[in-house]
Amino acid sequence: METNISQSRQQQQCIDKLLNAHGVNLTRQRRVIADTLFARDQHVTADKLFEAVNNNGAKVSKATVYNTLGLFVRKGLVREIFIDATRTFYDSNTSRHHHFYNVDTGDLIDMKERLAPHFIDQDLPDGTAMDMVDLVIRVKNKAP
Amino acid sequence: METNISQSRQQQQCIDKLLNAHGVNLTRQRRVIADTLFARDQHVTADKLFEAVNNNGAKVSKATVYNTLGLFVRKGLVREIFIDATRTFYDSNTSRHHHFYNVDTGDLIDMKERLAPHFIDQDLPDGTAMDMVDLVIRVKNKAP
DNA sequence: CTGCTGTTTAGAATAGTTATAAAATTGATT
DNA sequence: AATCAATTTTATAACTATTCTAAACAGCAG
Repeated sequence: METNISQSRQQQQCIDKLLNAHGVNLTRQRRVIADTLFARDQHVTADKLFEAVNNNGAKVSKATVYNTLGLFVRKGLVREIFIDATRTFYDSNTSRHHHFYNVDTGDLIDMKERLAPHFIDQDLPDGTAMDMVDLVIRVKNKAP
Repeated sequence: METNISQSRQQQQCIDKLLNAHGVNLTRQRRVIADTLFARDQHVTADKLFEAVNNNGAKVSKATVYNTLGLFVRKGLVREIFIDATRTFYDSNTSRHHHFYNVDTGDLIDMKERLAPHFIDQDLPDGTAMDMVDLVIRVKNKAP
């Protein structure tokens, strides 16, 4: 999981705008984390992100990685994916889409959104509103 | 009117058949756990099940509850649901259906199956086969 | 009864995450 | 620049759900 050592000035401004637009105060650590996270669409665990961030000599504590991921989730910058009980994935792509999860390999792959919203809306429990659709298709390797 | 402290002979035979049919050897502990679990369709955590089982004076260790739930999952008797990172739910209803999860209350509610299988099949990653569809609709309470 | 296999158990260990409290940083105000 | 309050970061401790371990147990075949 490599990331580019230094961000271009353009990219940095873009990240700053993104954080500001979501009401996140700027700090050195949040910038580095956002840089790494939004360099591309990815599914990453807190631990992997911690490694990736610090592989650039950035020096951000693990607690901050957790705090920041929590903050980003609350602000709608990333999305949590619960695949199993042992770790939480964070998806840097918050557009409407779903996932294939290969139970044999652990691969997590994006899937185009195809659910018609009204297919679900009419069935919502009384007094509730849709928060988020969470669809994971678990797949396994075909026997060769 | 009365809640069943002890299973009827009929119900017990039914449980035994179920376990046998799924290749699970019978033991006192597995019977008690299955009795509790399959008394009705429910979504339960390992801890709650441990409590429920022992509230009948049954005396089953927590390790056995975990072991047995793991076994039942492998044998297809119950289904794991991953709602958040802090606990795993076990669904005693393995028929095709999905869930509404109320993020405000923690309620987990069944939802009729409505996904057309071929809507997903055609998109499966190369070399993989469907294992299971895992759809959770997260809902929140409407503001009053 | 003896040995074999599978099961249960208490308790220790693990791992991911959250809480705590002190230190550092930031921004605003003078 | 100096000060102050508010926010953020950090190391570390604490917590919790789950898994592991190794010993005890149960049941059956010979």
